[in-house]
Amino acid sequence: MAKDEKKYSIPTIVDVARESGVSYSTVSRVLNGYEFVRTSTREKVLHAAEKLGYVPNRQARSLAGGRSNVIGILVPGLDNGYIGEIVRGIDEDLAKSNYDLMLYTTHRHEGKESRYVTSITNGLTDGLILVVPLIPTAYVEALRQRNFPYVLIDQSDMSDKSSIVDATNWQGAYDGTRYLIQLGHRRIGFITGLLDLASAVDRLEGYKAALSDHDLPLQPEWVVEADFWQAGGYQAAQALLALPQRPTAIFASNDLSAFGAMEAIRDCGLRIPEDLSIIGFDDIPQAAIAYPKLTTIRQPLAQMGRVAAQMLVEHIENPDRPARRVTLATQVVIRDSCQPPR
Amino acid sequence: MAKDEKKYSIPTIVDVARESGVSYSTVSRVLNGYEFVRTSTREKVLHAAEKLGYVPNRQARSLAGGRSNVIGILVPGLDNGYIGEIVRGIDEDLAKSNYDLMLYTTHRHEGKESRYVTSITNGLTDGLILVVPLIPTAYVEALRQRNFPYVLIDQSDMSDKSSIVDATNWQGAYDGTRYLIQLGHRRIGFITGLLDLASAVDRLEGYKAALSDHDLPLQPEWVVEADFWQAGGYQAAQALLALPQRPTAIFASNDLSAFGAMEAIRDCGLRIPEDLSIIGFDDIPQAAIAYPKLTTIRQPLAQMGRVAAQMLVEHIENPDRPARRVTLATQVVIRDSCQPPR
DNA sequence: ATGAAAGCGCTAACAA
DNA sequence: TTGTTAGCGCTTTCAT
Repeated sequence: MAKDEKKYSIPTIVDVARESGVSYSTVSRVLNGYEFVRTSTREKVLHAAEKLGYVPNRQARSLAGGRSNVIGILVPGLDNGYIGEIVRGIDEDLAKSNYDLMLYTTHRHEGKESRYVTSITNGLTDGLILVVPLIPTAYVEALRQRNFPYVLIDQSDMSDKSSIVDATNWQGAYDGTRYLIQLGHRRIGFITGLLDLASAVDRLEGYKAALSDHDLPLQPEWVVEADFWQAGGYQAAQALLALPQRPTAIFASNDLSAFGAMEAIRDCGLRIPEDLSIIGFDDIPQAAIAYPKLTTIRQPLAQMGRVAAQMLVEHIENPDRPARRVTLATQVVIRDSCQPPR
Repeated sequence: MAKDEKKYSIPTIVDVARESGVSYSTVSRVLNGYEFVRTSTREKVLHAAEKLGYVPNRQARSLAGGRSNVIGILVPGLDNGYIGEIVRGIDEDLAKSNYDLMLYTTHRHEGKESRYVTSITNGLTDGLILVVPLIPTAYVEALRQRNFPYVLIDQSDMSDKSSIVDATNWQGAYDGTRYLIQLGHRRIGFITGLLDLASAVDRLEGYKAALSDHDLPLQPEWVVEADFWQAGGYQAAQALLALPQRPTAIFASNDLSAFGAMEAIRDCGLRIPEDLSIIGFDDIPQAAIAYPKLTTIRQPLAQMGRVAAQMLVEHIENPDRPARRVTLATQVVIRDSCQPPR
């Protein structure tokens, strides 16, 4: 179908060449910003292109060895608020550099991600941003060997062979815990994230370090393992609330599980923050909408996306630049869900 | 760069042909499911492809006149919860049909969307889903003329030349208003959406009709114009609350503005739902997280996405199928933000 | 049932 | 500074 219509309507580089009376490689040069073109020629070509409404054909361009001007982003799914913000940041930055965005979700291809990634990086995209939480060693390795530009978001891979953007997870948890301690809390429960993820572990460690630095004992039963999801937060909070020595504050490893915890707290007939303080992590948009507004540790998600996009474009345009890691600062955002214990 | 690496590592159809000892057009046939290929040949080829880890090159395929197996989705931005759900639905459905998803945001290309759309539909994608709220007449017309497959989401274009997926906006608003009336409310404020949008107008009309059907007067000052955003909802609610005859319930045209209104209500020292009931529209994920949980009119957003994806694939695979409109039912979701007036 | 060859729109040597 | 030409990987006639 599309094939036929193309002929009718969409002008190619050849049409532009004919219109402007030069060879079509000259048109290509002009369009690619090649330096040594006579100004008058350039103008003729540009004018003709404008007149004809020429738009480049990305696949032809990329097939011929040029850039596709598409970057891919591989995410687990869109259903957690967290990713949405990152994608937004990426898109914002890419708009400036005139790259298009191809969105891939991994949940569609359980098991054969590796082949999937090959397909993506096989000319369709110039670079790839991976927001997959688990370290995807297999294909990251493949990408590196092929020297295909990519950036990881929120990964702990310390090999410094990959470019990575992340946030200060440890410090954020430390700061949040300290904030609760300074409010006067002594019994602080902690709901972990999925401990397969480095970010979850780092947050837990930050919490522990803060307790220890303030000479508070670490009660093992105050740490309940969960999975970063709302339902998990609900259950974890229930466990915490059932404790004989109930915590006066709960630190949830992300906002989503904090919401679950808030629900559990209310279902117990307790008020937030009067009876129990709660703090989250991430600062997804919902955090400011929830009631009470959630005090949380802000990860600059959109900015992480923006930085990742910038780094990726750098890599694409300068393949030899070495990998680097950028760690953005988290920040305690004080809202209404915490107060001193009674 | 990518160019060089390709040679090293990524097998093409030619490699598969060599490996299996047939011509590469035969390989192409097998890969495209062409019927008349000897079974033994097919197996040889498939086996070789598998062994080599062959993945098709989408641009080459599409350049040569085949399908790209990519569908594009054009959205205003990712920052409203609403779109995210739709995209999720689309992605879910597309996973089944093995199409990839290209995400385009319009805010990047103010003014020259038309050319942008040309670029997208110029072979890069096999079809396009448009979630742009304002009717994009210019390029929709262009798409139709080129017979390029597309589906609109949430558009009112009644020409029945375009395939459209939407929801029962009028009915939803009617039902919601009736629900409030049945709770006993007589003074019901209404916060509109951006009235340039048909969905906003439909919702307003549904509200009016419900009042009228129940012999309630329509007080002009109870209808405050807003824009579907949280800040707008806040202001609109303020206006409503300042009225001498304050409404006992507020219908917000979408959840986001309902959240804004809730904030304003609380800032006035009023409680929800004890002092004032509020109902939203959309049922974005935040609605169930907010406190009190928001009673709202559910639009099946993810399902709208799924249906749109299905329709689009149908159109791609059968270009002659006539356009059609699918309107999905809305539904009152009763949570905790409404109660009878005191 | 299979092979040979043309060509999709473009970039990038190589000439001129 | 510009034109000529050879592919990029694939689909699709047209032969065989």
